[in-house]
Amino acid sequence: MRKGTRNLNERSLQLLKTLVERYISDGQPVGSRVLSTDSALNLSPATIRNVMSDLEELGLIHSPHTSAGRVPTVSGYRLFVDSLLTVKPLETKELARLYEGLSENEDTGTMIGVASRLIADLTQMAGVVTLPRRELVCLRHIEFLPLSHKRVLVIFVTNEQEVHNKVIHTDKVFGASELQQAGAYLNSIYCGHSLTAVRAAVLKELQADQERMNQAMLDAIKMAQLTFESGNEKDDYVLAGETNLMGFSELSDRNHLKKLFEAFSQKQDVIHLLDQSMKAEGVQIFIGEESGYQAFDHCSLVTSAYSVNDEVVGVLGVIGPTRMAYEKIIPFIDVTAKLLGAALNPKTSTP
Amino acid sequence: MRKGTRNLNERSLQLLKTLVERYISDGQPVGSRVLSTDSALNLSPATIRNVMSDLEELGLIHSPHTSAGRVPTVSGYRLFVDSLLTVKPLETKELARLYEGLSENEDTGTMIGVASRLIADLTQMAGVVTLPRRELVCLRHIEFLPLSHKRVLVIFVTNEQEVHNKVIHTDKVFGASELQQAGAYLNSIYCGHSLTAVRAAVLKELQADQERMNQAMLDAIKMAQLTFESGNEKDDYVLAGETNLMGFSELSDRNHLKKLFEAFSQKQDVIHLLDQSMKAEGVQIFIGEESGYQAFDHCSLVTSAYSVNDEVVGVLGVIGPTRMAYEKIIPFIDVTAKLLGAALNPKTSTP
DNA sequence: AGTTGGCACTCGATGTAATGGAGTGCTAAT
DNA sequence: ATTAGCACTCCATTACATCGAGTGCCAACT
Repeated sequence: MRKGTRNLNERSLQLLKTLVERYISDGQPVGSRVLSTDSALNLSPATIRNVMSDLEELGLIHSPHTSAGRVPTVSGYRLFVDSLLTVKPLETKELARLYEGLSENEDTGTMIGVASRLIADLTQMAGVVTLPRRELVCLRHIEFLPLSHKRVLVIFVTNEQEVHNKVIHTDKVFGASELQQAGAYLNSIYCGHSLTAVRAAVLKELQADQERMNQAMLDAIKMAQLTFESGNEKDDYVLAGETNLMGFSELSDRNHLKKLFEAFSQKQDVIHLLDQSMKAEGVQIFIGEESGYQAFDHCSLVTSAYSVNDEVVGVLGVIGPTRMAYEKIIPFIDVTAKLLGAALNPKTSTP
Repeated sequence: MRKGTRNLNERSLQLLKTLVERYISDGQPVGSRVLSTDSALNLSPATIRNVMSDLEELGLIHSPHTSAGRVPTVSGYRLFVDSLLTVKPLETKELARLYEGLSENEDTGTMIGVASRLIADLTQMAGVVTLPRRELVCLRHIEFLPLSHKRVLVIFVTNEQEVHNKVIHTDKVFGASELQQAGAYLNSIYCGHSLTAVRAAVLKELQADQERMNQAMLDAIKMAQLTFESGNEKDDYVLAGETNLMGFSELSDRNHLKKLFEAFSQKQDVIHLLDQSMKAEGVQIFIGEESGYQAFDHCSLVTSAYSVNDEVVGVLGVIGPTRMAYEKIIPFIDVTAKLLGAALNPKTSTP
């Protein structure tokens, strides 16, 4: 209780900061001696031991065993990244690589791949980028082909050249020529509109008085509805550099590593996590168990949403050990997200 | 030299066989004592030691250190799988799972996924299946859309519902309607033919007297040629259960594991290796360094080509530690390949 | 009251034997 | 050709001593 009164004054925070910094750079539990010389404050190891004892009581640091130094806990890291950390500007070399790689010229898919690769290479950890949400792409061409059993294959092209396809189930059997007409009709009225707009328009048509439409038009609209109904956008992401994670000693436990890679291949958990950070502005950080997924217990995830035309369309991030250089990673992810957003901006991408 | 005369008689082979079997099941170097009791031959450990000494001289087995038992070398495994091994019939439970999973009803892509998943789950190792060669799929629909800069987006559908797309570069600029006509023309003459046939026909047309064709037809043919020219079939494969490999103690070395997973994500080496085994009939086995790729030094690969309509179209296989139960894996892969081939057979897949 | 030096104590890490056992190679006997 | 016997090697395990880093606490100092 005595100690409670002096919890977390300026000095303790300063010491926590140097401790975390030191641990991040060395990977070794840090003791009172090094902290004494490392921190600018001129304090004896004994004093520092008192402070550390307080910090430990608060759950910010913790000792692996009696005669070892201290290591930050998750809360310690959290406090560090939230209020202590001083971000370092991006190195010009890294910035150059990012610019070079993300100067827009390829199609969306490749850009996403390039981005995750760049993140992985420059951070030496795993890079992840979600595919952009489909809502804000615009319809360029749509077409239907008959399959057996009242099923229809829909092929549609968005933006410049991204081809998607889907099988829909219709109430009746259509012939090839009927389907072709339907496609032509839809193309004539919806081409150039965003998928969100198309979806809205289709719904409106269906609810409106259908008297003025002939059967063929109605059929076409119905098929469009089936095609663009929500729920078909399987969120997905591109991962790169997973193998970089195998080098880290903190992930040396075979079981942890296995869990992590299983999560990667099942994708589900990762998608959930990324989805969460899509809602927030700016850089988001999940440290260790904070993510809520066992697989990421010993990992941290630094993410940022990226936007095209001021609208958030996806997330990118880096996955690495809890002990990572946040002060460099945070600005890095921030910049990468902005550059990717810019690169994907359709205004400038059509030469 | 004395010993040279009795190299590899029936008895030595028998002993090598039991040694390999024992090592595969236990994972421990096997000594003369256990071999004496394990083998049906009634021989004293001393005799067995003599034989083992011979086998070691021949490079078939080897001792990790003086006072340990023997372990098969790559050549030892090779001899074992080539001439000693007695295959075990598939367990009915496994067979049932395979039948259940591979009763054809889905599209090719999913079937491939199911197959690799089944291999991984049933063997507890990594399953790999190449996508079927495009040659023997048949063309169902083709269509062209204009892009900027003399580029054209080709969309074509094969078999029932597999959609592919490609960007080709043309000599001149085409309008949307010209392209539509070209598509219609090609559809009318090539629909229902295999891609190989289409390619051949297109080439023939180009070489033949072109007088009887009008310009539009010629343009269409040229575009078809660009679309189907060889070299565009990016071979690819589907991998499942990589994480199973992290459990094996023989792959415990972090570096080996990293190399292996890097090979998986770069795909190139794996594709090469699988391509090789596509040429051979029946089950193929690469043991340890035999593959020639460092990443697979401590792994074995058991593969079999799979065929549709008696034509080889792809390969599937399992990747695991050198010490795997070949006598079970070999028939397993054999059967799986046959079932997958049958499942993909288009004759039976159109209800 | 906060700070500090001193000191006993804990505990991992490292090093050194000692011991036991599994397995071999060799030799001589069968 | 086979085998029993035996000396030998080498790994694995255990026990034990030592070292040093780091702590916690107390008494002294400012």
